[in-house]
Amino acid sequence: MPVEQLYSQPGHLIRRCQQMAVAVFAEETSGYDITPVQFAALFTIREHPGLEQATLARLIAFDRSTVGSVIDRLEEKKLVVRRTAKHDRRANLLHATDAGEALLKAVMARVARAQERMLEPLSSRDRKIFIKLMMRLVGVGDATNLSTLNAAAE
Amino acid sequence: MPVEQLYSQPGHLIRRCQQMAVAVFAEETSGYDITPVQFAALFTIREHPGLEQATLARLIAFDRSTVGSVIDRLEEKKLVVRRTAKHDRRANLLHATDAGEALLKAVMARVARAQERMLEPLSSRDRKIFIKLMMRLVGVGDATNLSTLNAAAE
DNA sequence: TGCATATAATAAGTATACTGTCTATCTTGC
DNA sequence: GCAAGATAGACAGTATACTTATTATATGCA
Repeated sequence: MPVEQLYSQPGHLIRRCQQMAVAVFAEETSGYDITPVQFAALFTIREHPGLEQATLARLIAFDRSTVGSVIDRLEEKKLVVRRTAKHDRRANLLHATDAGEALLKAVMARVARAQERMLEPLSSRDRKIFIKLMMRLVGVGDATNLSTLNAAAE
Repeated sequence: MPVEQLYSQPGHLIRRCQQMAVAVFAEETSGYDITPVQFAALFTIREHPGLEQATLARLIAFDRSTVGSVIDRLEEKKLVVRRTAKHDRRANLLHATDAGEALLKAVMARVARAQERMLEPLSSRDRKIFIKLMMRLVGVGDATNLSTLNAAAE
């Protein structure tokens, strides 16, 4: 394999896309002290108040350990609170604070702009294709998978 | 934005693709104690013996800090050596050891299989499209960019 | 009931990534 | 030929990510 071909290997390109995506997100949300991962968690918690950490992990495809530390940081910033579940004293139920909701409202448009900017080099048609292909790769189009996730979130 | 829509956001999908890619790579190369990033570095060093760290970083789009610690680990495993450059005593020239070359030879086919497996859910045509779209997104198709990188590697 | 199993979190360890800072060294411009 | 600026690398700090182990708690089955 010549070295130039490294540049067209899917693994390499996916990593670079990820770098790019994080950089664009950071640019658009600069000054708000929030990362892509923290945003996804906070957003999902607001949509599902009382979510357990393990369910959150399944919903947004985080590792369970990762979720723990992400929630630590969100809690430190007073954007989220953990409350022990009455029905299961092992579980932490997650709720967004007022500050968390306010932050979400403030950054929502910027996040949307970031998502658009990530795909800016592509034509409108290619953007749709790219998204479809990624969904197929990670199995999100898979109805079984999605319904399982949603069921778990109840 | 309803929560389901999070699943079709480019940022989220790119992150999941990256998770998938790393997992597939790890599966295929299990038992060889090498990561995607370490492989890319080692491979590139063998192709460009005497490469400086900063040039390596530019070639494979690593952060300079990241390269430093990646090389630390490769050096610890005796796969690579650093030698101070005579012409510039700040620079470290990188060389693969015999063990490094042997490892590359041993894992090459497995890495290739991993790259294929990452795109397995796509048709042959869609794989090509997906790769082209990613190259456009990260600007690799951009001839200017590439020639700059190659020039820097001399 | 009672124990084996399963699950929710946490913690520790390793590996990317990026920012900023620092030192050593090099290069340029005057 | 020297001071100013640029560059190479190291280091510290923060944030994902994943693995494995541990603890606390539930659950299921005999």
